[in-house]
Amino acid sequence: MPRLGLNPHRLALGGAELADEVGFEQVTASALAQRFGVKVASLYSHIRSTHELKVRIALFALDELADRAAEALAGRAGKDALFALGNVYRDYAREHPGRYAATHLRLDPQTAAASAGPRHAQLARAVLRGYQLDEPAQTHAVRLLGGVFHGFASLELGGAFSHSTPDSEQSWTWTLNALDALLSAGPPDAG
Amino acid sequence: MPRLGLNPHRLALGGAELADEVGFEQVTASALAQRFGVKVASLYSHIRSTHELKVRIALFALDELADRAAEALAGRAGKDALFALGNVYRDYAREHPGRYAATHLRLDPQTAAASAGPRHAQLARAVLRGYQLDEPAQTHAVRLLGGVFHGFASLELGGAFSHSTPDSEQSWTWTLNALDALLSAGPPDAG
DNA sequence: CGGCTTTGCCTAAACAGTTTAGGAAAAAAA
DNA sequence: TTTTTTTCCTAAACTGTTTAGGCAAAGCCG
Repeated sequence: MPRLGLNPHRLALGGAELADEVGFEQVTASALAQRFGVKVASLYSHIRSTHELKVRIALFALDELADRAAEALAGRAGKDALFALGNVYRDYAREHPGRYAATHLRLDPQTAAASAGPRHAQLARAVLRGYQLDEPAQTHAVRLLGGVFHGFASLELGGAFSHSTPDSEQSWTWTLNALDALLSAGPPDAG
Repeated sequence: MPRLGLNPHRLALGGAELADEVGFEQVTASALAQRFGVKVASLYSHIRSTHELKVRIALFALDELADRAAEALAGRAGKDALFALGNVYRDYAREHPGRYAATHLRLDPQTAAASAGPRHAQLARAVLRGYQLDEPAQTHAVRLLGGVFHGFASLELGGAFSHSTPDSEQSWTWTLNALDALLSAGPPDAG
């Protein structure tokens, strides 16, 4: 029996592909072992538990997504950057639904801090530099952006907007325009 | 052995409570049977599968949430209604994290159509009546609202905003004010 | 190359959750 | 009371997780 040379990273990669095919929830050690043509127990030489496997998939996806976002943002500012960042998230969710779902796995604080999570926040802040927002407002806006991107992608992925007009593409563009207008108009702090 | 008089609805209710205690993912037939002091196999007289159990919990939560939203919206309009609706979702997510997670279970189209889902869309439309939006824009706005509420509650629940200043309460208020300002300003259709 | 260590994958088995089949007794209907 | 239905039970098959221990391939050293 020739060896495959498995390792934690390769398992995470295979797990990510598997997640895109069958859904993140359905990623099991059994299925992954089958995918590699290996017995289940063999995986446990490389990972401690299926939970660790899922965490590794999440970290990988978070990283990949941050890379894409950073690349998309290079050389862009203002509205252009806002649209680019939004589209990176939405496109990733549609292209890699399993990995996208993985990015929402709850991580314990230390793991989260060491993940690409903070990088995502930094990227959002970079986009917001194009709009004149003072400090508390900028943090609020980071959260708003996170909420809108996550919420929209998540609902769209769940099919909440399918089979109804106008199509979600138009709602997405409308939403990005709305965010741009909102941020341009400055903080709406007055009740 | 006296009978408990279990039925699908009672199981869904118990499942909802269990979900709030241990998380929606951790709701299993075994755990629920233990909770009722009954053997696992007994549950299968009332439900076909654990998936059906989860669907029933989701439908129950969706219904309960729509009821709360409808009650909160009664006698309110405009910004007042917007804040009320947003707070219902956020409060429900914080008060009943397991049930809230259940509301995001993917339902097959027929089940979704028969659920309280459409009622939620109706409630969002009712809020938006307070703002002058023409038809395509109103649908976009329904989706934006859904995205923001869902995204914010979801991220907040995941602890994404905890342990950082300003606290998420302020970001939430800021976000609601921003949405109100945005909707009041009319459709930002021009690029 | 031949022997030593390390490592990767194996078999085997314990454990937990799901699901079905068939039985006994409580509750309801006659 | 007798009959029927319903509710819960025991038992067992099946899938996925996880650990223990073994054998052989890969890597290292003379």
